[in-house]
Amino acid sequence: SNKNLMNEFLTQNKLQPSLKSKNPCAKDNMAVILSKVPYFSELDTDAMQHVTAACIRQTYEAGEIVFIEGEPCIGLYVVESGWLRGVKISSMGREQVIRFVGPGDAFNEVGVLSGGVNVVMVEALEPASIIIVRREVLLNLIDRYPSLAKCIIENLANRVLYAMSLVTDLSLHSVESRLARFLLEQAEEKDFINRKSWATQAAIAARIGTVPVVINRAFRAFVEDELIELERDQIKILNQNQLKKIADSQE
Amino acid sequence: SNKNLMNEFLTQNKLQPSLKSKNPCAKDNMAVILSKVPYFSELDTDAMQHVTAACIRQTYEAGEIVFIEGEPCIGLYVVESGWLRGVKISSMGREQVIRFVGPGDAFNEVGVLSGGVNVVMVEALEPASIIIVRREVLLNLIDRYPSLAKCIIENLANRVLYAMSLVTDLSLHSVESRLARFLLEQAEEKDFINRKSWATQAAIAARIGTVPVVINRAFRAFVEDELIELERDQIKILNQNQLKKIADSQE
DNA sequence: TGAAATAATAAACTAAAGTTAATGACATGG
DNA sequence: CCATGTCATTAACTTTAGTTTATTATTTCA
Repeated sequence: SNKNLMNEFLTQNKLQPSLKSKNPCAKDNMAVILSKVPYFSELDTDAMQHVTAACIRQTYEAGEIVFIEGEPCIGLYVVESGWLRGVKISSMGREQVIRFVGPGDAFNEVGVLSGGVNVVMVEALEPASIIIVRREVLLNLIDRYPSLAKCIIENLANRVLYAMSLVTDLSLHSVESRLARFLLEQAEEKDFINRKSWATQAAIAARIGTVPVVINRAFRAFVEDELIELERDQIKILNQNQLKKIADSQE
Repeated sequence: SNKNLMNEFLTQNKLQPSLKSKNPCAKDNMAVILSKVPYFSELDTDAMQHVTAACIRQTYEAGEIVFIEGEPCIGLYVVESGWLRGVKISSMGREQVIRFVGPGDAFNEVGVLSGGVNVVMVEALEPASIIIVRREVLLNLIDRYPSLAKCIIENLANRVLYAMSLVTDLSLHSVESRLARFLLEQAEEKDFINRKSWATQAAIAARIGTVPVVINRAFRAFVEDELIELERDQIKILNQNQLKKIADSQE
């Protein structure tokens, strides 16, 4: 499904709290985490041991850079705990967030599978722990496990789809429309969205492809029209229908 | 390489003229064309025969629609002759061209490999002939040929890369900057670009993510500043350095 | 708890992009 | 070869987005 590609960055963690607990260096713990990633879920025990043996675990503080764009890429990253963002930065310093990733998500597939170079900058948004599956190990696995190859193909196809949705969003829709779509996507049919502490208006602006003041204007307009209720840790959707109208009928 | 993903729509055909010649229904002719596509280039003769046996050839006039977005997707398309465009259309009628495809290019991989639904609308820009490799046939091939799977993985990864470059283009750069990048990309280090007859300013605007009048303004500004020379069938690059500056230092 | 830092809001302004409409140039086919 | 349609160009204008700066909440943590 396409759903796990969406930015569920405002929602709760997807892994049990127990996973981000004590003894962070145990290899068997790694196996538990990796097995929740679709790519590795069907590997046999032997293969999994081979993989975890070569894995690296690393932790980051909020604001720390995991890697920068253009660097040779070490491998595939799997989030154990915490949230991070993949971002492109222009020469003028403006940011476009490509994707937020959280517990259970994998990232940097594209770097590993295309030129071997990181294609975005990744930054921790809160204290985070990640596991790195080395490039050679992954490429080797792909050769030996056709089911893994199929899984990666499906995943990459969905990634193209997601990137294309970003393209049309940016090209074909106004800021208000983009924000409406974003909110509806986050809400997933629920009538509220839980906001992480780092999910500030500035963070949302970088994802939407604009700047904080502008996103604030759009938020205020929605509040004014009683489409949403805006709070620090939650956004309530008051009028889903009207939001949907704005989402796809505007510009 | 990433190069074959770029929109070489302004350049000459990549196949020999002989390929788009007489006897358009011969299956062996199909094999010749398919074997030029990276996906199928390493298939053995048996497999190739199996593939071509199930292939469909279709021709279109300029302006004809090959398929529309959201329809169930029949298969992978390979261009035999002519140029086409893949485009997203908003509810307000505005267009964003995702990609131009020409002889030797394959398209609709994403439709085939994700949900089985076409993800863009494809329209012929000139009389065109295409070959369809049915979805089931392709999926079957992937199972049986790991090298094909690897090839598809690499290709999809590059597609994500390309889509991401569209995202950053749209989000991080002004229209002038985008046009400059586009021209440099098309020129490929040469100092001129050949324009196909359908490569109008309107066509370029839809690719750049804006409207004809705006692209015209940008073109005029470049001509004014003697960065380019603009003609119906060719664009000369007069000042590559300045264009490069505009391409990445703006907004 | 209260000072400093971060985030949100507001207003006034600038700049970029999009719209409309009119005109000029070119190309194509009867 | 002229008439028609498409494409390119221009100008005047509107709208949207972005900038700057200031003020007001909110957090954070010393």
